[in-house]
Amino acid sequence: MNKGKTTGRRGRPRAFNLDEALDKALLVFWQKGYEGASLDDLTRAMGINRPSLYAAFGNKESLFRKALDRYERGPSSFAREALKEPTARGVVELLLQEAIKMHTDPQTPPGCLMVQAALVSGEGADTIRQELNARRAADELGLRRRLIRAKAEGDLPHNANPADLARYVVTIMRGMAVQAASGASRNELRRVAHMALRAWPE
Amino acid sequence: MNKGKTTGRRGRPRAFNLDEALDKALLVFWQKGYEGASLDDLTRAMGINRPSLYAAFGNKESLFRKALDRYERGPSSFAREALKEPTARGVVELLLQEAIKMHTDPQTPPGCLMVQAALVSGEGADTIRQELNARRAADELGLRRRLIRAKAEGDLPHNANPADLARYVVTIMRGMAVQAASGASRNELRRVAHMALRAWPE
DNA sequence: GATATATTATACTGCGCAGTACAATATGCC
DNA sequence: GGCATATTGTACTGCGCAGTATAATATATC
Repeated sequence: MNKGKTTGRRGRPRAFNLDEALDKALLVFWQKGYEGASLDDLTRAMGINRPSLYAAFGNKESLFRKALDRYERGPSSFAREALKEPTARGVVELLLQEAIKMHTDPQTPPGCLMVQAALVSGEGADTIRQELNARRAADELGLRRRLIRAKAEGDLPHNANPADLARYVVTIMRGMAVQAASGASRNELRRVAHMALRAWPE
Repeated sequence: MNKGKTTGRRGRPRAFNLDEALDKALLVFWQKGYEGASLDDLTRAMGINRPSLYAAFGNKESLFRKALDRYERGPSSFAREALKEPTARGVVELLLQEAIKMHTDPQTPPGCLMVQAALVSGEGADTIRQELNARRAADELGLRRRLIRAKAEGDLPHNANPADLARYVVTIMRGMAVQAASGASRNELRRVAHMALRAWPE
């Protein structure tokens, strides 16, 4: 079957690409949530069978964490990238704009994996729920630190409160994720972002 | 066992109170979501056994809808009540204030049932997910109509857009629900509401 | 007291779930 | 070619799930 090429590895070669399969799994988790995604759903979407999944990614929880890492490095990478903008206002504008793009990208399920994968859960998914809580909190912390720096740089007025501002912006983003999951359009969310920025400290 | 009282109904009398049991079921759905709440969880919390639950409330989906109705008439009744405030600004202030109270009430699970019960789901809960989407949309529509009326009454400036404003306020509330489910405190959410109101059209 | 009726308690059913045993297969190495 | 090794395909396991059959029990009606 192998037409002369060599893989450099012993044993039967893997018949699928790890990252492509992980991307498919990510889409399933994104659409159905952690508990709602069954192993049948996952293997069907990934185009592989169960033993291959377990050999390559471990159990369901381990697969989900790998998908989550890939989410943060892929579709959600804007959340880190936006912090590099030169001004606080620029950071937040880009954050909202890119979040809206992601939430309404027709190539991926609506909404945000980190919000909808396990906002609540039964006992079986409790550790996943906590992991998502922690990652969302880390996002907020990253923005808060960026805004603290901005204030120190004189990029925010003296009466501005970086913690409050970061919490406000993140709350808007979470709300947009819910609205997107409910079917809100890109334009509708853009108008929300525009409204939200009216609260910007001057 | 019956000490001389009569129920007026034939057959063995029900040994539990319908509304009290429904309240307990509501709390379980609120905390674990629709799919995450098992019938064992529900019957244990309600203090009844399965056949009693099925006789009184129908199946799991029917029980959930009854719990949802009770949620809207109880903990979430502020959403309709607030629309009665005399001014648009008063409506929104009360809406945010009462939402925060509910999201962080120590007597009930954090967050909002309508957001976290089934933001996404497997195939089995698809109708529930859609029902929640529809009810959330109805909430937004109610606020939009109230703000349209406010504008007609001269209670909002001519450049204000009721649809945009309603969508913005609802997005904030959804975001607060996510933040509350993640452990945000009442004070933190109050500060978010304060920030949010800075965007109010003048 | 006898009967009809409604609720309760226990135990069951069938199914979908996550995870796995096992044999077949495809490669590298010698 | 022959062996070691890794992946694949099929079929299985045990468990938790929603829903139910059945019998016992507590009431109203006669």
